Amino acid sequence: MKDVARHAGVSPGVVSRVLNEGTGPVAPETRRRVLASIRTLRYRPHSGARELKTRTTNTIGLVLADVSNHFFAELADHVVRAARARGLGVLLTTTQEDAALEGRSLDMLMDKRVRGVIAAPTGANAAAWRQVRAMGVQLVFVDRTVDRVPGADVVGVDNDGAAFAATAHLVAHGHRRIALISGPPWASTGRERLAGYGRALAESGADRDPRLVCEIDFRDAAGADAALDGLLALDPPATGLIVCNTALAETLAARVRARGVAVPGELSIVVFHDAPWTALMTPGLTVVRHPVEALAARAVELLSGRLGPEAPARRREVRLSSALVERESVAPPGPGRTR
Amino acid sequence: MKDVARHAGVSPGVVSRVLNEGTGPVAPETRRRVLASIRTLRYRPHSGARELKTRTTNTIGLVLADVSNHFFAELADHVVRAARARGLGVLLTTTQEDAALEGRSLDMLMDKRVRGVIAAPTGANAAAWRQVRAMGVQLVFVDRTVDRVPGADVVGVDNDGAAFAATAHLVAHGHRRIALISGPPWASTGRERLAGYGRALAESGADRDPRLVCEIDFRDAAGADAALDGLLALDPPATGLIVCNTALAETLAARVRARGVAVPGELSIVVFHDAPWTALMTPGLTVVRHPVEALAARAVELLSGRLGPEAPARRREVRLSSALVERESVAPPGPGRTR
DNA sequence: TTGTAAGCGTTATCAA
DNA sequence: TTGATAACGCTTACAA
Repeated sequence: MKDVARHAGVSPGVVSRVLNEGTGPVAPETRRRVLASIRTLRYRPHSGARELKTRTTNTIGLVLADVSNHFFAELADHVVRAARARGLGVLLTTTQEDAALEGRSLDMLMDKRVRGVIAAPTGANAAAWRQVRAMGVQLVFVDRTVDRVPGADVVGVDNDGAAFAATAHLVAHGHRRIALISGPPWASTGRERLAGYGRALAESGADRDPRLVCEIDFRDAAGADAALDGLLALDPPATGLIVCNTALAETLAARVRARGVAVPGELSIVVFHDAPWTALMTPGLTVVRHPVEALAARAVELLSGRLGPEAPARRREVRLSSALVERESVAPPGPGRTR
Repeated sequence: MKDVARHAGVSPGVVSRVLNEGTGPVAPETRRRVLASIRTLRYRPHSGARELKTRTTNTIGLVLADVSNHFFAELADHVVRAARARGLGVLLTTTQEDAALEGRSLDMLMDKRVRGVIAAPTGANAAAWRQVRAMGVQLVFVDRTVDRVPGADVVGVDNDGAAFAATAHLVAHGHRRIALISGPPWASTGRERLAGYGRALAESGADRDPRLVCEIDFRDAAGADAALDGLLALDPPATGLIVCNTALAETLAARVRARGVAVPGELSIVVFHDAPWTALMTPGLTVVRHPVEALAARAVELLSGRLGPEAPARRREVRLSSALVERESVAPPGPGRTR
């Protein structure tokens, strides 16, 4: 910046003023000269220094479990785009669903003084999240939520409603033994979906057999296999299955295929999250489609709303609704497997 | 930091020294006191200020086309993990295969003074990349490459070899009319794969019909549809298809399915990149499996090697090899479609 | 072993 | 309309 000033024959202060328009007066002719010098010297302002001085950043943190999961990948993609549209950079972190790793990610983000963070939290770190808030960093949870974090906005889907709809859909096709493979109980989404499922069961009078619901850790592929085996071995077996655990959906689909389970003849399936592969399978999988782009857009919007001068005082919670997309994996229960 | 110093009854310099071990002497007892104060005041160093002073960062940029593409998503996931293991933060940017957007991403990364960047470049921005190098920012291209950027390392796969193997595989099953749907010519991967394909054709004496190769933009779904239609309408039609354009592979698979093309009866298929869905289709798709995790690991490793004091002088290029994973989508050509 | 002070590249205040 | 100058929060000689 000093070089530019010298080259243009002005003081650094003036350069700063042409860089940040409206921050002070500068003669048109001077501005032109400065701009020219900037160009010829290929000067680029040092945002770190600027941030030190202004005590603020234009970077946000994005904390996700695992970007190779299509749901999070798509979310990340849209968050990055929406952020860029607002001039915000995105520092990406992954937690692998591990609370300790999540904590270290947060430390890094705090050290870098990000302006805010968008996160799909593991759920096991309420204190750390409160600490984030206490440091004055804005926070919006996306998809998942964690209780007791004052001032954190939430944008998620209507999990209860979606699970209700999926269950009701199966009921409408005549299923009575509907299984649910969900995430672990410390994920808010799992709890909410379980609730919607239970509600639908109660209203319809379908079987409420605790053995029909499996709460599986997001990364526990072996657990998913075992759960599926268990469900099929039940007497009477499950004829419908709702897969809420998006991280394990592919594993489960592969397992169903490998076991030679007829879909939907023997088992009707509804999967949460409309990943591209669900339509490619034979039969195409009926899914609950989440509005991923809207989720990302709202999250960035809420966050960036808190970054400005008049930040909303209250905590906001937005719930977007998901849609059931019918394909070919749901049909009335068949006579069951013969063997 | 001043608060901590006061609280511990020392000067700021001492606090700094306990923070950065080995940077200067500090009595054990003093260190203990300082550490205690840090803890009780919940002090976290301001990495921006540190970076301003030390004129260096522990952040790298990651520039990808599109994180919702599984290949890039997986790459991003592993890059983030590998970087974190080395204490590096990752600023994620997407280009949507748009050179202008890529340029603006680079500007942002330069302004933030990232230490280095890992990128799968669009290929249309050689000057911008040279500029990055000129600013002293370390650069490693991953997957794709761009020519004439001095000092940029490259870690990619052996595209030529992989395409050769895929083509030879089809030839070995008796195919003579093997089509290739590739990315646009300005992507290095497309050019290399095309070369391997051509080589295999030449060696085997299979048809070298220019109408059999389609270069499609990564985001041009309509173009992919049209290309597929064209290939099938040829006389004689293509009986084998290699999909190199990973971004369009899902679209193509959906289209093949929708058209009711029998696989492998009517058309044998090999797809580049072993995305999870390829195994879930019926029939399972034969794929070229790229070593994505190794790609990411090597990229971070090369980059971080350049960050230290003894940076290698020469440009390094590492080529990892891909493996052909046989599933059920390749068989000898059938009698062709009857209609 | 510790403290002091200069300076990293900006912005902001205040005089000229 | 412009120029000095003092921070911002840290590191690092160098002096004590």
